[in-house]
Amino acid sequence: MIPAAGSSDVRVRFAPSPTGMFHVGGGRSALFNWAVAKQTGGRFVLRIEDTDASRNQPEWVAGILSAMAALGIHEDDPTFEGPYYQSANVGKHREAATRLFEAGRAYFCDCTRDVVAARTGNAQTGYDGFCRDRGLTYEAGRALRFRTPDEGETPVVDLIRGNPVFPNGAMEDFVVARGDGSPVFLLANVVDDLDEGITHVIRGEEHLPNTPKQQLLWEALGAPPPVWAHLPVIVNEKRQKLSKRRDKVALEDYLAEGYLPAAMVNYLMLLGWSPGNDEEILPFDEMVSRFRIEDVNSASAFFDVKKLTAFNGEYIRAMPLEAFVAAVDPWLHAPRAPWTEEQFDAEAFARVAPLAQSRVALLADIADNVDFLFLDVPVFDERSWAKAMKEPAAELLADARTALASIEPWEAEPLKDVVTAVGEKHGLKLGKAQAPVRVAVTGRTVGLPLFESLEVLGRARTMARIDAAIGRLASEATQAPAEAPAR
RNA sequence: GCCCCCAUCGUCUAGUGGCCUAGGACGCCGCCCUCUCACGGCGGUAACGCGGGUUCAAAUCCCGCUGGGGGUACCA
Repeated sequence: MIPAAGSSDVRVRFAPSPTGMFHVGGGRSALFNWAVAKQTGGRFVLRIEDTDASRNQPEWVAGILSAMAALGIHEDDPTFEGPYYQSANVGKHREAATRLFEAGRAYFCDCTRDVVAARTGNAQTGYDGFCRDRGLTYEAGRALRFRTPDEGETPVVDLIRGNPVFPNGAMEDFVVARGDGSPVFLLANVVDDLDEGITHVIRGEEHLPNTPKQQLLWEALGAPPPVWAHLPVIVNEKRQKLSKRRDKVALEDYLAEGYLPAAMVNYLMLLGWSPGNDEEILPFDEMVSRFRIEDVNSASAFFDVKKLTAFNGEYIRAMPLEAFVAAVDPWLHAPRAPWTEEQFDAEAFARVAPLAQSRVALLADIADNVDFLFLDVPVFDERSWAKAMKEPAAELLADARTALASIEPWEAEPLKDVVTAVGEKHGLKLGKAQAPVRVAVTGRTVGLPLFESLEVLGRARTMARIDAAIGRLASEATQAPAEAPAR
């Protein structure tokens, strides 16, 4: 079991291999390990498993580090240790392989996959132990295989799965070092965990089948195995393990779209675990103190972007205004914003920001809410146009135009009164009457409160847009008779 | 094929033998608020996969079935 807070002998680790973007599943594993390390006063070790040179790219390491930092797992935190690089440890791995061989726990084998399949007549049975007693010594091309017990079973202590037992008979003599002498994951991983004094291995469920093999390795190497905890897999809508190939899994991508790290952390923590008390939105520190690895669910969990987005909205709304403005800033400029730097008006945005805050669930949503303020011509949503510019729209806009021309002061309240009055003249309530004006000015039927928007936009631009809409309506009327369907 | 894991609303989950006519959240649907849309408020929809046990009592324990999933490499 995991010792209570205060003891510092707990050492957990997160051991990603730099083969691509940082995966949300990896994020959750890292977070759970981090939570355990934090709450026990133990250590969180980061180990980069970079031994597969053909698939590893050094640039991915930087990505892992920055994504983890975004989640709050910082290298400079005293709980953090590393990163260590597995590749730097190959000497120890080879040494362990040699020890295994010398102790008679492993033997060399020159059988290729095809040879084994031909001999057993079945490609699915795995290795048959042919070289077990051939007494082969090392030679290039000969792999080193671990001699697994023929009988009995290997029980594993797993905090989440209740201790599964694996029959040894079903375990083949697996390879621990390749024909070129290089160690394989199963061995390297164990040697490093042992070397780094890892006490609890908290990792994805996909590693569960490796566990009996690794535990055998721990024992063969003369060390008591760690306590294991296998987290449920995170699945897609089809209930398959999230994969880089078919699913959107890169943490960086979510962050780039405007998911807040805090919301992501909160959501990820809830995948397989619950703080109880019918609570969900909690600061990370609070979750850490309540977290119990033993309480983690064992059923797979669906990565529900809708719920993530809802959480994100909650976090956005909970921000102080200044924080919101700062968070949204990258979406207000150059590569992300649809307007130019010259068109952007920080002061205008600041006036409207409080109105936008409750309307964005994703930071990237901000542009659609405020683009009318900066673009010379609003982005017209044609469905909105068709919907709002019916019946008395032309006359209503004309009347509004006249009234607006002389209104003083140019502020939300008087603006609202004017449109209300114009609407009444046409027998329309404000809800209906504001629609043509809204579409004429913002291009859309939905958006920020209209009159505040007009106030910020200013008289000149408002009038110009209403004129433009009147003009368009007029030309449409001549081209298409009023009887024609509006779409 | 073989090994292993899993199984409460559509989804994430609470629930550890009686407090469950199963709670919360997301989603969805209404209503209220309201210049639109959001926000907020209120209400609703919806689940213990099936079959056997054990027990006075089972969502909770056991067995089987069914259904999902993971693994099965000289990848990690």
